[in-house]
Amino acid sequence: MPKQTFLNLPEDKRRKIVEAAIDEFSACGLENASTNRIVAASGISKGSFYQYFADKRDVFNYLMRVIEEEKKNFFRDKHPPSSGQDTFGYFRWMIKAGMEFNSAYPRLNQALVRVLFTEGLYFGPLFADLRQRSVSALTAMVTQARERGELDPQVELPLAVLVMETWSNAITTYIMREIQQQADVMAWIRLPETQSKIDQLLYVMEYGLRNTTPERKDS
Amino acid sequence: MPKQTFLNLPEDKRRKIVEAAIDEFSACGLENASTNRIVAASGISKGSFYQYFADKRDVFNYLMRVIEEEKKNFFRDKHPPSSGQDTFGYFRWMIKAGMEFNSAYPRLNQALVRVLFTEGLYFGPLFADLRQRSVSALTAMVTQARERGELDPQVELPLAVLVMETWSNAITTYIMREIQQQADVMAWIRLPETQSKIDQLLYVMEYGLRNTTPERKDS
DNA sequence: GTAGAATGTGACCAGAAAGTCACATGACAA
DNA sequence: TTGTCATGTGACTTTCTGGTCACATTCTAC
Repeated sequence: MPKQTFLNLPEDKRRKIVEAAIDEFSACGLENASTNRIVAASGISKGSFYQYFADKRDVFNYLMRVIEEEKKNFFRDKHPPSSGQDTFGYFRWMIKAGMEFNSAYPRLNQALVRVLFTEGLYFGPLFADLRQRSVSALTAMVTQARERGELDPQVELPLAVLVMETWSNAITTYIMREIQQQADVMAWIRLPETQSKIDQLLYVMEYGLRNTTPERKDS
Repeated sequence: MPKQTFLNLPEDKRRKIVEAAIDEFSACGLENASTNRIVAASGISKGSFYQYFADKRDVFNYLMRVIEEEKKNFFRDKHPPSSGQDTFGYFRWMIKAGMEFNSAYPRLNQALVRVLFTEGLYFGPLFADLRQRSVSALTAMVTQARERGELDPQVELPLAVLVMETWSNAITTYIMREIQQQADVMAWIRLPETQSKIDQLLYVMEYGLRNTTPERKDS
C-alpha cells in the first residue's frame, strides 16, 4: 500500500524506484536491504521516499502485489491445456507455465524468491496467507486426482500436497539459481535439455526413483 | 579457527559463549547476528570476544566444525543396518539417523539450518565444499543403486542425486520447524505418527505419487 | 499575476553496528 | 617484592541504519 503520491508519479520515475528496490532486495534480501541505497540508486531524496512509502516493507508488499497481478494476467492469457487432461499433466503444465513466467520477470522474481525462500519468510507468519492460498490450490488439485483414482491410494492427501509444494518450490529456486548465470533466460528455459530435466523431475514425482520393471517384490 | 586464548578458557566460560552464539545465530541468522548481543549474553567484554575470535564468522565456522565432529561420532557409534540391505533402505536409515541426531542437538542444529538454508548460504560459494561432500556421498549411493538395478533406468544419475538431496534438505528443514514447537523433541521424533510421515515421504520418493495398480497406460 | 496546497529536499537525529586500544587485573617467575 | 607477560575491560571511533522535519520548489486554481 504505497501512498497516493507514489501512484501519481510519472511512469519513468516510478519505474526507476521500483528497479532500484528490486536490485536492492535481490542483492540483500528484505532484512538487510537499505532504504538509503534504494534512495541513492533511484535518484530521489530520503524525504520523498517516506512520502511514497511507509518503509521498505511497504515497498516489498507493493512488489508482491504487482507480481501477483502480473501472474494472474499471464495465466489468464495462457490457456490451460485441453480439458479432460490428467491431473499430473495439468500440474506439469502449471509448473512449466510458472517457469516461463519467472523467466519473463527474472529480476523481480529473483528478489521475491530470495526474500521468501532464502530468508525463510515464506514459512513465517508474515506470508502465511500467501502460502495458504498456494497450499489450498494444490489441495484442490490433489483431491481431484484422488477422486479420479490417479493418486496412489496409499498416499495420504496432505502428504501429496507437501510433495507437490516441495517440488514446486525446489524447481522455482533451481530456476532462479540458473537464471543468475544465464544470458538469455527465455532461450534457456525453452532448451530441450532444460525441458527434459524438468520432465524427468516430474516423472520421478509420479513414478518414483525405484526400478519397478523387472519384478515387484512387495515387502 | 578460534584463537588459542579461547581454547585455554575454562570449560563453563567457553560453554556460555557458545550457547550465547547459538542463541544469537538461531534467532537472527549469520548476517544479522550482533557481536554486541553475543558478548552481552555471555557476560564477557567486547575486547575479550575479539581476543577469542576474529569475528562472528569465525564463531560460526567453529560451531560448524564442532557439529561436524559430533555428527561423525554419532554415526560411527550408530551402526548402519545389516549389510546386504537395499540402497533405498540404507537411505531411509540414514535419514532417520540424521533426524535423531538433529533432535539430539536441537538448538545448535537450528542455528546452522537457519543460516545454511533460510539464509541461502548452503547454495552460496561459502559452503560449496560442505555441499560438495554431501552431493558426492549421495552420488556414490545412487551409483551403487544403479549398479544393483534398483534405480529406474529411465532416471539419469544426477537427477536421482538432486531428488535425494532435495528430500534430505526438505526433511531437515521440516524437522527444524517442528522442533521449535515441540517440548520433548526426542519423543516427538520417535512418535509412530512422525515416523510414518517420514516413511510415507520416502515411499513417495521410491514409488511416486501416481496410482499404478489398476492398469498402466504408457503414453 | 498570487494564494495555497502538494511535492521535493538533504541536513540532522538517535540508535546500533563492528572493531580498536590504552589501561587494569591477575598469575607466575625470579 | 618486583618485573613480565597473558588475559580482561569498556569507553571510544567510525560507519551505517531508519526516520524526521524545517524549509525550498513546483503545481493548480483563481
